[in-house]
Amino acid sequence: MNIYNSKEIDETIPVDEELTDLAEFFKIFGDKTRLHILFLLFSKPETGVNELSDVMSMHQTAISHQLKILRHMRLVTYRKEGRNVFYSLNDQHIHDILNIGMQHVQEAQK
Amino acid sequence: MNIYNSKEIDETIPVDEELTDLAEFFKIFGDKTRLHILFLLFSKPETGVNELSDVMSMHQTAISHQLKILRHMRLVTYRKEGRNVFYSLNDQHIHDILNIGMQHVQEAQK
DNA sequence: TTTATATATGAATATATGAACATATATAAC
DNA sequence: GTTATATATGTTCATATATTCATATATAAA
Repeated sequence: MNIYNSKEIDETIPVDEELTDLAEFFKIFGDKTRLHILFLLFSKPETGVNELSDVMSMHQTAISHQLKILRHMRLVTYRKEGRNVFYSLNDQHIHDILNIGMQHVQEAQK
Repeated sequence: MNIYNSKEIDETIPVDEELTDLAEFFKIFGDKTRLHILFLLFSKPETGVNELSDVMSMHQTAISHQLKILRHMRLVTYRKEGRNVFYSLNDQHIHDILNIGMQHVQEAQK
């Protein structure tokens, strides 16, 4: 146990490849558009691309590009129905991560 | 309670400014160098700049630039002693966030 | 089977970002 | 005071990234 009372990280420094993967993972959350999509899928799973772009007031292509990234990082899944594609979240960790981030940001404003 | 059994996020979509702040916050973790520094400060608080750059095999200036960012985002603190500057972590959330990220990355490799 | 709609993709462009180099500053050693 | 050491900062350059525009694809409607 280290001073932070943790079992997971302890004194272990991730190796180079792990650091790279970790950075890639966090990078996804470092963009407003992607965060917005994730929050929207939280409150309403199975949301279509057009609805996302409507709510976010952004071009459909911009949304599709970001969804592609979220898909490749396996943070969302989709279901095709005719010409519609419905997206949903695909990772339990997202929830925890967004919560901690929100807590941090909210505390920072005090 | 939403389907993810959460009290914190629920159906609430952060407003534009919150999304911006949140993205800024996560962006910090989206870089290998900064992650490495954070992990090193985890395992050894009160680490000097030279030691960091030695261990990481990177130019001291590159480390200083990243430390500046970490300082401004209040993720690290420092203590000056003569011409040495010792850095430490400054946020409990970092620990949780890094842990969740590591879990995600490790699971992704299976 | 032509037209409309939903979504995806490729290319171009603008902006952001990280590292290197040069240099500044501050303190310690001589 | 001069030199050496530790750290910080400004600038430049290469690269990464997000958005837009144009277009492709696939399915539904007419």
